[in-house]
Amino acid sequence: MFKGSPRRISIKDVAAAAGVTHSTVSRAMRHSPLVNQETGDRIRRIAGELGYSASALARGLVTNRTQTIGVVVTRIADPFVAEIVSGIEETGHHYGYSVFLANSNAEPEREIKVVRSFAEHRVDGIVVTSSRVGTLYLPMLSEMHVPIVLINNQYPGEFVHSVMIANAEAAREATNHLIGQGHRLIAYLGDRYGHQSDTERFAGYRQALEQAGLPFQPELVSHGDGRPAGGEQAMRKLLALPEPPTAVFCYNDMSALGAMKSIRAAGLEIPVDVSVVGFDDLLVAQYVFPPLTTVRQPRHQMGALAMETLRQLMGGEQPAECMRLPGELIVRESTAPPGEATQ
Amino acid sequence: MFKGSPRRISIKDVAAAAGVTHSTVSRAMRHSPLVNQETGDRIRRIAGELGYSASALARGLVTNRTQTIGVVVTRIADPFVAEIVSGIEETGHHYGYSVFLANSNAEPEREIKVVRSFAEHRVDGIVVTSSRVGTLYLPMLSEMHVPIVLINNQYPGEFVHSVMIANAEAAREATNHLIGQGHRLIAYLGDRYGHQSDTERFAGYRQALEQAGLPFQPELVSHGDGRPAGGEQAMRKLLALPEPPTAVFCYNDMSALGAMKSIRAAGLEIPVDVSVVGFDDLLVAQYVFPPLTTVRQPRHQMGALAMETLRQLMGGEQPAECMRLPGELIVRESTAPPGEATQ
DNA sequence: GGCGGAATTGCACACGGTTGCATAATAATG
DNA sequence: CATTATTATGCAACCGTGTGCAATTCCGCC
Repeated sequence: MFKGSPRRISIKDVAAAAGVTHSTVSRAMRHSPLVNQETGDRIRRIAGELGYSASALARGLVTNRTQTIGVVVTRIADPFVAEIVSGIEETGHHYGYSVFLANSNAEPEREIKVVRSFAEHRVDGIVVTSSRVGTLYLPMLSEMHVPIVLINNQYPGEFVHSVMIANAEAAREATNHLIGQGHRLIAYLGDRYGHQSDTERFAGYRQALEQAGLPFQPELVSHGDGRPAGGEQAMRKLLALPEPPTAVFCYNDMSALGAMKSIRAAGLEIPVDVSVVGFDDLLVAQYVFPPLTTVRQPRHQMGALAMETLRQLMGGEQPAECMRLPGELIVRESTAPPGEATQ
Repeated sequence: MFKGSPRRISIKDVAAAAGVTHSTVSRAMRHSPLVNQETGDRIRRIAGELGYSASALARGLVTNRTQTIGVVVTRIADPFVAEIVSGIEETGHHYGYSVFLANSNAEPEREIKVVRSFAEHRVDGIVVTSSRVGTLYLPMLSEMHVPIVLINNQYPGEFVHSVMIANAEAAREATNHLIGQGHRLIAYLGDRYGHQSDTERFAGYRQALEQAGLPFQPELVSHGDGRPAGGEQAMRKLLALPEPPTAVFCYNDMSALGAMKSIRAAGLEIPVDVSVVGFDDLLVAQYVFPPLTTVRQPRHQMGALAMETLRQLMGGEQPAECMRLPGELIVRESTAPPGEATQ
């Protein structure tokens, strides 16, 4: 075992071993038609024997393309995000791109640090999921000259592309489902204020009420934090109303989990006393008790589409700026007409 | 909007603007003591104004270090894996490393492709989680001269470092929990054959039986596939026995979910008729009904430790080769003495 | 005033590839 | 056989940084 590794074998070593110039080796490795068939085969064989591995660094330096993209997420461990990343990675790999992954923890300054690091590594493109600080990208974006695609975070500017779920439509459908079951007191349990997807889902909820001729009651709106704890607390407030709701549409499944806990803690039964609808269709939605009615987001597909869009941008094409994917209402047993158990 | 971006501004542009050589700029940017204080400040200011971003490619080319690591996982979307990656990324970021993430889908040939790509990008180190093809790394490893750390997959060779959970001990504790509740017919619902962690957990299960003086009954062992579907099927077999078990220790939470479904489908109640123990403590374990007794794996910490170990290796240190982390038994309501409900 | 040394900065090469252009060898053509 | 077209290879410059060594300037000191 040596101190100081014996230096990687480079293109020149292969050239020397094959008795040609490194230019020829370079061409041979990329199967250029400029190099003689036999010579090429021989060079590639020798390269294989020597364990030659081309340096993406050197190549990127001259070609100005690294075959690399950066992905920024709020939390990798978030099951919602993980599936999206999976979609990105899969189609990225398909096109020959390697992906840098970085957490932002929803901290703006970390997010900027991360994007800067991506820039130094000369990524060919960037995908940002569920960013809360989209605004901060504008200056860096113009500096970087790198295509960016946002997921679930439309940036209200030009030259920024985004993939989103059709929040309003899905929320309307979910609310209609409850209305159709005969609920009249339907609550909305949202995320923190100001998030675009929360705003849109809330809008869909109101639209559904309006179309059904039901009055909108502001006291039936409560805000959590997108996680079980917040949902739990927000639900407590709703249950404390003089006239509590018989159904609640939650911003996401995580909030719904908390809501369910609160409902049960109040001695009430789901769905007999309160029906619950979530959003996302996380794995847990199928296994929670009772199984949760929710809106499925095509997360994998969203990631794939984002990567597809990015590839088009990197290839100089001009894809649509804002792409909306439909959600799908999955009816399970957490919803039923008021006063009834699921049949 | 121009065709062909106007070329990134490089170190030389900064040098020209500051009226110095690029060498001086290089030193200034790295805060070298060799450069005059004022000159350094001025250069950095100008660099900032020009939007200069150092090329990690060029730097890596000459320094032979990229401040980059590669992470290979079977499935990013696997909630178990996602949390590990989060731990890796977090401490990696702390040390200034960017991480390449890639799926292997448990396909050996894809896994090799991925590692080869990492090699071309000249990563400083590699972490592999839950690989089923660890053996294949040996040749590539020697070629690459890059430190590798395995998670949950001890490689029976030299110079390979790994971070694992103490499977046998944890399995023993879980089984003891059931024995302590008075169960005598305890089944083991495993993963596919041949996986190391399955083997170890099975060993812990047997040890516990033996220490308690209970007979080992081969018919009480059934194998799934680590996912709900497999667990469901394996549990069906166990319930079809003339003398079915009153408790089952499952390889992981996913299998346990399937097992619970089977139990309920058979018209039995958990834990009154059958107690269930899982492994992993996924989020879903808290929210499934009844809440699942399981072994918590410190996933985030495992990722962090792997990265820490990698950093030591990259720094030329010699950390321990195989590090075992203890699991923690989390008792919830899916386990109770035979015939009893949870109190 | 000459001299030694410290503090700065410049020079030039290296890293490992890609690529336009020149060149040599070979084949096709008149 | 001379000329031209074609094919295969070499030459050399370049991408953007880091760094050892030389060179310059400035001081303090004898």
